[in-house]
Amino acid sequence: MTLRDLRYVLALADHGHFGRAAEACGVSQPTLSVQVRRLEAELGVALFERTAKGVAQTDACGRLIGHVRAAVAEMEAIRSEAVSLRDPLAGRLRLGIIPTLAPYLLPLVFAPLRAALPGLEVEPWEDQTASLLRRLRAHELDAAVLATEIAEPDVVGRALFAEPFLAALPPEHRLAGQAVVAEADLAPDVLVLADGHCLRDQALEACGGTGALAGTLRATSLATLLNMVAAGYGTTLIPALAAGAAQDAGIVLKPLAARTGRTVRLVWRARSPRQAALAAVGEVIAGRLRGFAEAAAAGAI
Amino acid sequence: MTLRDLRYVLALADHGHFGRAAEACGVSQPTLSVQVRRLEAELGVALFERTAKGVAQTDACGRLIGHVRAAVAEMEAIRSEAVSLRDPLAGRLRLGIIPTLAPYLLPLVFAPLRAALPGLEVEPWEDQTASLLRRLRAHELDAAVLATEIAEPDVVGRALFAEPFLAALPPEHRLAGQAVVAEADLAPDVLVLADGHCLRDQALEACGGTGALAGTLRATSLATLLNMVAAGYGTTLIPALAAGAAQDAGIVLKPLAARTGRTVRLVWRARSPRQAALAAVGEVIAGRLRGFAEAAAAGAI
DNA sequence: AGGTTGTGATAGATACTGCCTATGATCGCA
DNA sequence: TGCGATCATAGGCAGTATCTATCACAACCT
Repeated sequence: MTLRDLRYVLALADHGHFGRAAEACGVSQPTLSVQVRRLEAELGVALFERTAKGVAQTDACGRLIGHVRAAVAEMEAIRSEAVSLRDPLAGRLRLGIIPTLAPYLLPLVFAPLRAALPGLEVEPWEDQTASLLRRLRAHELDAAVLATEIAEPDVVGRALFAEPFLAALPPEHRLAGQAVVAEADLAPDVLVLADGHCLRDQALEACGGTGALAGTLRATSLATLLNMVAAGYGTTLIPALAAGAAQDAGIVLKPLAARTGRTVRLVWRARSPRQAALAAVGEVIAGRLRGFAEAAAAGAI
Repeated sequence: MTLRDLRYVLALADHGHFGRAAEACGVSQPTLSVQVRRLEAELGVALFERTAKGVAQTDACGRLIGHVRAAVAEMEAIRSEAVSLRDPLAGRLRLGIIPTLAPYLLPLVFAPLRAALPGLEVEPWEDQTASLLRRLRAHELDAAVLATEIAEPDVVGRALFAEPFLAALPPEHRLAGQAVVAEADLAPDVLVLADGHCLRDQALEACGGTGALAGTLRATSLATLLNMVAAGYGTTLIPALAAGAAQDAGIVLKPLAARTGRTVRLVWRARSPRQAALAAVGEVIAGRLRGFAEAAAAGAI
């Protein structure tokens, strides 16, 4: 039973005439005649009564025609829905983002994404790197924005932009007067995020600290961390996109001597069928952040 | 897009594995692989993402799968409905019956029909011969029970039983004492039905009357006619099946000298696809009325 | 590391099937 | 009784669904 067969039946039921129904279906009269007869044989039920002057529906046809129409309608729906999904730059795109990036990156790129890719519904999902990768593999996400290298063969990606780190100091801190802060100088009283945040490891590595303070004070979000620094509990290293929020909290920011930073990447499954959409999204984000690294480094007081 | 294709998609979506889905569909893995890919090409949408360890649905698949399931369900419904309709002795059978027969024949045959053909819903429709034939040709009836010969090539039929006519007299009528009444003796004061009833013409023809009285007294139903006879307005000729009703009305019935009668027939369109059901219905009715003509002739006082 | 296992994709052969044109059979109508 | 209309049938052709056999790839497990 094919969509075609059902269309033939509907045409014949509507026209009551093999020739005209065939014309409406764009096939020859014998074709429609044979196919309808074949379907009747398949169903084991006579759907039409042929006479010399036309065609009449049987009672069985009357009982089945509703289902036939419904089936055809559903298949039409499949087709039209598919057409609307055909645009590779349309549809839902579930995008994971790490927590140290999401609150600062999303406001920047949301409007450009909507403008450049109006058909794409970007659905953000905020979680830590490991969780995002798990969800990505589980097909629960289409892509993720991370700040770590990914070395696994089934996940590929592209760099979006370089994000420098900045030294974040309480205003009264002993280093607050310097124009540039050496990473290692932050080590004694550096505060870091809780386990699982990639920024925690990156910060510790950059300043060579052990995160001694982190044992007692584990910030679960960058916002918390900023408030802790602002309150004078210690220093930290923040990604440049959070600069605005840090300054709002009353924190002093200084460029780092070694210009330490991280590379933000868009990653996705290597076999994802949505390459086009992913490329487009990557390009929009990268375009929006172009030149950001330099501006951020220069902009830090 | 065939039912088969959609089944493949559902199997693949449910099993998440080409091999097992193919097995479930009773085809080889390459077949399912190729066909799913072909359908994806037809729709222009990737439905599945193939990996080394299995298959994952794409977002597009998630959006379409509901319609796919609905379409398959509708086609299943067509199939199962067709199976239940397949029994030629099942379904609705719209049966026309002439008014001079219906009230007396239906009570006799309804129970036997239900017993012999439990799947058949016989739907009676009472009307005069010409109207029944019109509806029969218009496919608004499947068959009709008539008391006239039909000479048209597109309508065929079979005799069900012979129905004798009986002389119906008021008890005080001059002929009421005779054992047998000659048809012609009824002519002077014969009452007949309104135009359109076949019994009217048959009665007039049998007794050779002109229906003079009928000009002023036109009974529109046999019940009315019986009451008129019982009230002494005249005589008439009634079909034997109405004997009971006539006697209940206080009418005297006598056999006719020439044993005039009519043949009751079941007729249907020559090309009707329900030959089996019609044959069965005819057989049940004929069987129920077997020997009726003799019993009726003998039973009349 | 390197074979083993399991996955889906591909190739080539075969049989089926849907389609066309041409023609036939039947019926109604003038 | 021929004519027009209707649906059915026949034969040939092309497209396609299917099979088996095999490949390519990745994961896994010694």
